[in-house]
Amino acid sequence: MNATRGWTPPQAFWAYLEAARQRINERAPDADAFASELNMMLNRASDTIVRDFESAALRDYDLSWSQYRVLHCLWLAGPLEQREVVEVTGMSRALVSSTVKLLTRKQLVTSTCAAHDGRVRQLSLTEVGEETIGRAYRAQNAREVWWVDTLTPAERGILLILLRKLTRGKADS
Amino acid sequence: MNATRGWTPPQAFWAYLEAARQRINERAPDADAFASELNMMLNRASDTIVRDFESAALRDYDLSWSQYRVLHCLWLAGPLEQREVVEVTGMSRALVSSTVKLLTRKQLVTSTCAAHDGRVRQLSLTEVGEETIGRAYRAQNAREVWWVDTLTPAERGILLILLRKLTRGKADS
DNA sequence: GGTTTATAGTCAAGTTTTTGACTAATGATC
DNA sequence: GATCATTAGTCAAAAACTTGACTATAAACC
Repeated sequence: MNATRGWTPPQAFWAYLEAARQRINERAPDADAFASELNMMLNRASDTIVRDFESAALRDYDLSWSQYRVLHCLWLAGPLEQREVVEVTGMSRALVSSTVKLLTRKQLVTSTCAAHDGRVRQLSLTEVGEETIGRAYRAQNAREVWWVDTLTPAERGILLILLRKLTRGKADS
Repeated sequence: MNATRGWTPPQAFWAYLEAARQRINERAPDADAFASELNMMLNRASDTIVRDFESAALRDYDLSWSQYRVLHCLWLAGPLEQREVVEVTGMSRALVSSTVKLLTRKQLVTSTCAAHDGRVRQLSLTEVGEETIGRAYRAQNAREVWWVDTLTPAERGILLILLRKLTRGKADS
């Protein structure tokens, strides 16, 4: 169905998208078909890319997507409190908790009680953890570059701005 | 931390994104930090929105995201073969299989053997299924509209084009 | 200083999703 | 028309993730 590398959504997907727009207008004329299409496209893009990351880059390092996310933010933002990892990654408290437990067992992360507050846990990378995420990131980045290279630099910039605006616009009013 | 409706990524996330760009340049100067940022943003947007859909719209109809996707495509593209559902939704064969089993148990979908090929299963919505997805879609669409409304119509158009280009560009060469 | 409230994290149970091995029907080849 | 390869689907085990209830510490208030 598809090559080991190169990937494209099946023809059927594009045809479906096309058809959907029209069918929505018939079956739910009051709805905003365009908004639906945008969302389908957004989810599809994100899903596809993450799945590719997992199989093409992260698999070799035995990291799941959440494990990668946690390591990645510890790598880039230095030692962090666990609650900060929750905020930064957008993962749920419980998921971070269990992911950290796993990473600790794997000796990639250490978790100690914070001095200033008995509730919070301070997380850091071990040396092996540092090593691992460093190499995994490079593999991952190669994939990221591969994905993005069909867009011109200008287009990439615009895409980033629009995605930012999409999520940031939702002020809590 | 956040209101029941309105939502915004925590301050920490934006700060992190900012910091990440610089730190990547220090720690992996050969990497493309911009590609990483784009991907983080894409995943974050998609995740957040899907999570909102699940909790704000689909919960009331007792539908998981995959159940919704299957019903949705049957609704819009008429009766489909199971393998077509796989292509159209981008879900794995196994996941479609088990989701269909569930939807069948819930009496929302019927699955029969196709006449022309003993391997394939023909899926259709039951009357209740049709009813359910119709109502669920309206709830979902209201959310979709809410999300998208911070973008101008022109911006929405551009975003769609860029997302298309991002995934479609990956021809299997 | 005792009570209430909020925050950080954990845990167990359930659900969802992936993985890989399997069955069965079809198509291709000789 | 036997053999081999493909395709569609299923299944069971494992992994990933969510949910909601729970513990413990800290902060706020009186």
